[in-house]
Amino acid sequence: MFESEFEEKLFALRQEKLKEIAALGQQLGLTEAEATYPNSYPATASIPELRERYIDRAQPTTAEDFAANRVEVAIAGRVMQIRVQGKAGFAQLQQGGLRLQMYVRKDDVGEAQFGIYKLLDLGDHVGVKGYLFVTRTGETTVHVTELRFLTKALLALPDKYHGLEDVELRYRQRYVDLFMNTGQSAKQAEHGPAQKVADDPDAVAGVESQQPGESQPLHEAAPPNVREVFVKRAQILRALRKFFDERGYLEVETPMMQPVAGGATARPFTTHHNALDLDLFLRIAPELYLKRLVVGGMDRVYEINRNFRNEGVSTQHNPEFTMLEFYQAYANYHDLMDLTEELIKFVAMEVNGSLLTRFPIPKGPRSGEIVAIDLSQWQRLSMREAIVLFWPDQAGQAPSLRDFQNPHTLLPIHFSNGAVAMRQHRSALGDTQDAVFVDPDAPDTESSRKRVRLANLEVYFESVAHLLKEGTRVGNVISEVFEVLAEEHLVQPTIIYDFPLAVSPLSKVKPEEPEWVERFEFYIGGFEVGNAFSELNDPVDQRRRFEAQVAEKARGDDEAMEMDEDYVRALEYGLPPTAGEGIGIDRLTMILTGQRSIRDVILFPLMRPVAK
RNA sequence: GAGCCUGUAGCUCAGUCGGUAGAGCAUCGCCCUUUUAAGGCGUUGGUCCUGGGUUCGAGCCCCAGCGGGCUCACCA
Repeated sequence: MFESEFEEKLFALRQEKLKEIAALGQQLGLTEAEATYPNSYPATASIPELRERYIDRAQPTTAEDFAANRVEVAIAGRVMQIRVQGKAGFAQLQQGGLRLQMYVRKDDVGEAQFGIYKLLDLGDHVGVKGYLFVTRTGETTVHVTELRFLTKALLALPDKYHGLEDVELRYRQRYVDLFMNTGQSAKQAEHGPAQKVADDPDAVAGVESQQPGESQPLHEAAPPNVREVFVKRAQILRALRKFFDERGYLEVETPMMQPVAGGATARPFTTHHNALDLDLFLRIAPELYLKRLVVGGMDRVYEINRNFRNEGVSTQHNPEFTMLEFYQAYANYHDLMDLTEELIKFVAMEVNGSLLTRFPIPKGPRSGEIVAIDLSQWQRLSMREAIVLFWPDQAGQAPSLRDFQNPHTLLPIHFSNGAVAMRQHRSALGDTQDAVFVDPDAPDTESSRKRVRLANLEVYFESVAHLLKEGTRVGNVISEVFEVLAEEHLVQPTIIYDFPLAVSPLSKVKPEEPEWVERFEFYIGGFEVGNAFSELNDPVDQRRRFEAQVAEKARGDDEAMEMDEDYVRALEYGLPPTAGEGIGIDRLTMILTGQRSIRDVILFPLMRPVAK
């Protein structure tokens, strides 16, 4: 039960204090329960409300104003600081992430209540009645006329200056993190929230980077304002709903437990229904159910809820994550491109009041670098254009768009030549080793990193050339090449459109290019945030694609899709031309709140339980 | 799943060459009726992540394991 002897002793000591508080309460005519764990407190206003009305404004109410027109208040909050001064004293109460100071004098409240004040510990909850005044040092404060004890903290609060910084404890005991890291600690006020700054000197260069002078040394950085992040997360959800509600979309809820886990390629979690003796899967996407609803005549639907994928955990992946999916009948992917830009801009304005956001890039060679992202400027590139555009400088002549029309013959030439060019470039740098033997753990200097990268890319290009010539899984290879070459560059908002058919079993093909589908993903901050397409609505084609997926699965791809007979049947009744999109809400929240890890935008991220 | 980093008081952290376990805050006691990381004097608090090994002697060196962070892989 207790983590240490220290905690056990403290717990016992504070139980003793509760008894003393009960005794003092008796003098005030309170029962033991009323004195120690009362049921309520009739506050007249919250601390944030009072601060907004009298303090946090251009012209705060002055000492003279308060003296002329006494403002009586009753507030409640958690005690975060105590400064006793003999027969008087101060304390800071925190509510809603903000603090208000109270001032108690024995002369004003009497023996019993002052006794209660002296028994207060950091973390206790109290309610006070009094009037506002301004102290000598200029802090607006409640001059207490009546003090009520509300709840005792039986455990010790973390360091009042640093707050709770241990990342593991912050995630495991979010309830402590939430009241400690509200931006109110002295350290947070001095240093601002933690942001890892690029340790790579050349990574800080460039127009969009922050100026070096803005860098915060890592050891001085305070934890983020956790409360603010989650308040913003709620604002993001509200803004999304507002956006879709205003446009006639209906919010729906579809099954989280599904007999067939469809709509995406991912490994599912399995569970079991006892009464029906039925194996079920936690959904990996709501997609197939939402499109059933469009068949049912719900022309515009959206759902915001959890998806579950039994995959790895990283700074961009949590096994359960929140997804927005929406579908619009009689629209195609071009309509959704426009809608996406509008949506992201709308949400950013609602939440931040700005289309600029500072974001630490979470992965890739620029990992940790803080960039200013301009959500008003969107670039649109086809996947093929992106590969051409981000073809490495040292990899020779980039393919042309026309080369993609002959992916088995023209395209492999560029990858083979690219591998040769990179090898030459590398040996010009003095690296004569065979690429595969380049040690990835070589000293971590800029030039060694470049060589390793070049060498790995060289091997990769050779294998791509080989795969393309063979002609198997060409679509998979192309989309993978896109991710390898382009993704890390897509820091500013970018729509990547037209995907290979092979990686898009639910998308409609482009009428003039049957190997490509009407699909786009959008990228911000160097990772994918959303995925959209014109929905495949030909049931015969859909059945064929499911069968191809089933064959993939049989070949060992355990992420390939399964046949969903009922979904095909729904399509047989007729899905109108429809476009749909999914947006990762956690990732969007990361971008709009400047958080580097998905765990910093999920209240209770998955953690391995502590071993007993 | 792999690599790197990391684990010392409730919290934030020191700990030199391998030689008795340290500081600040918090706790507890005393003083202090406008303080604000309040202050002053004193006090308590340790399975140095766990288990082995080396050594006269291990917080420190070695091996194994566990937790966490980061990077990579899978993936969104």
